[in-house]
Amino acid sequence: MSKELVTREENYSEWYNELVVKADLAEHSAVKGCMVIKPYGYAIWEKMQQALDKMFKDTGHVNAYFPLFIPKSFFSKEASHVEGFAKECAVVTHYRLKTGADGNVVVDETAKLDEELIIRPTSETIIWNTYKGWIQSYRDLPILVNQWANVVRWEMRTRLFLRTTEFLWQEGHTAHATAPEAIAETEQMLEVYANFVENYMAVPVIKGVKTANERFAGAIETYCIEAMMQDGKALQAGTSHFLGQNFAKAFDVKFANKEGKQELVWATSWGVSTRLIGALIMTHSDDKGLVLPPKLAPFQVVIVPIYKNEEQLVLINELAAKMKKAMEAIGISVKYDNRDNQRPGWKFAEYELKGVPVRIAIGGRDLENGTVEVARRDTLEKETLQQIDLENKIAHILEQMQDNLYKKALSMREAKTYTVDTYEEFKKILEETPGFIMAHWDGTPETEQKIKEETKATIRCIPLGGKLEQGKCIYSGNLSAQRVVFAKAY
RNA sequence: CGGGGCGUAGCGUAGUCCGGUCAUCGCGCCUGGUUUGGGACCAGGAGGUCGCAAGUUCGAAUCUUGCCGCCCCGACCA
Repeated sequence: MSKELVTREENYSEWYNELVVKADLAEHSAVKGCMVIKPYGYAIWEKMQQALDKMFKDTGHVNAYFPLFIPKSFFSKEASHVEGFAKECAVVTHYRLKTGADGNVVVDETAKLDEELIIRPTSETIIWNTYKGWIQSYRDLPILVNQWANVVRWEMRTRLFLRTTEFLWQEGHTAHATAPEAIAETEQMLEVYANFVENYMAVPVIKGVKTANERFAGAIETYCIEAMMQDGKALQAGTSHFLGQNFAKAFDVKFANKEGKQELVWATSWGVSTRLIGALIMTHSDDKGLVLPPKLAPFQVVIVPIYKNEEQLVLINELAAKMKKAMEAIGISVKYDNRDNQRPGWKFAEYELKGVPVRIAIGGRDLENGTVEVARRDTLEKETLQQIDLENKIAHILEQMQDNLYKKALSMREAKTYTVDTYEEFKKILEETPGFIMAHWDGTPETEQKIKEETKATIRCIPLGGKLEQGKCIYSGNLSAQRVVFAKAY
């Protein structure tokens, strides 16, 4: 299979796939559309998990785990939910294999399940079936549970990290006594996601709500954060759904209020997935490879020794160990790579590909001068620093990098965000300089659908807190109260 | 499931139109030596049912048919 490394300007997805493979992040496994997450890629996911999990706990949530298998009957209880997911479900029908007449392993037809099991594409149904048994009184509410899990969605077309058949995610499922409380929870979790993506991933997002067309199957309102990738396409980075009483109705989950009356429970669900790794790569990477924000890098600093002989290496080992200890004491993660089977130049290139934020090189020169060479991944700049107080200097650089990456991504987004008032202009921009387009829309699903069919652009979201502004729909000319965000999306 | 492209060593590839010392080159790997401040160099070496199967032919990586797999585009998709 011939595949060339091409620039992102020419063909972003080619470039991206190459990069992922070259970055040792993942490779396609024998299972179509699934991915192998290699240790370094998984380490990034673990950093994300740690940060998110702490934020969930800080907002009063706890973790739990529910079954992978969902009985088909559960799944069909909420009408729009089943409609939304029916076409992408993996179904388990049998529970045993046997050796066939020709010696091959075959499915044992006598071991057919009475009721098929769906491999969860999302867990609302099985969780609400469980909640039914947990909730009797208002005193049992709220339930604020999160689950870290894998899910399977049998998409017709997959794309590494962004839309894989199996992916890892977290899904929060909460139950509340009142609608305002559930809505507040939905909005709170959107804030948590926005906070995480902007402050940890250094990826700016637009917070908004989805239009009816783009809403989650079974939700009353879907809140989302939308990010822009370097090619100007939009990527939905996280969603938080207000589910109303839809699932409570479907699973008959009621509670006795203070007056002793039975009421249906209000629900929310929210999730982010390994898609975020894709967002991270596609936002910050350059032609040398990944660029990881310090807060999510598996290790923030790598120390590479440069030596001419064994005696020198011994001295450098000693110095590096001291530096590593000093940095770790103030919370910086450090890897010291004194492998003898790769040369320094090779290591430099390797760690740039892996996106390690800061590289420290120590050589004979430095031993004499009391210096080190410090290189930062975002700007690719190198400078020689005195060893004295190095750990605090590095800490400062890491902070700067985190900030700088966000600002760079933000100015990229701003440069590719357009405000247009005519459909002609709208189409021209999509064609020539893809990005976010702020335009008026008449609020009807029909108009949105037509625009999608004609241009492939969808409404990414109706921004929250956007300024209200009277205008006319670019397509129909009808009145509109607010501009919405249009873009082509992944 | 439609439209296009591709399948040659661990990876990337040349050769296919026009059948015959064509199995090419680079990276990687192994051994020895010299090296080490930006992906080292020299010498030697290992590694391939040319996706699979059938057919045409004296002879097939090359032509024909069927199958399998992968990639891109579309349909699909929070």
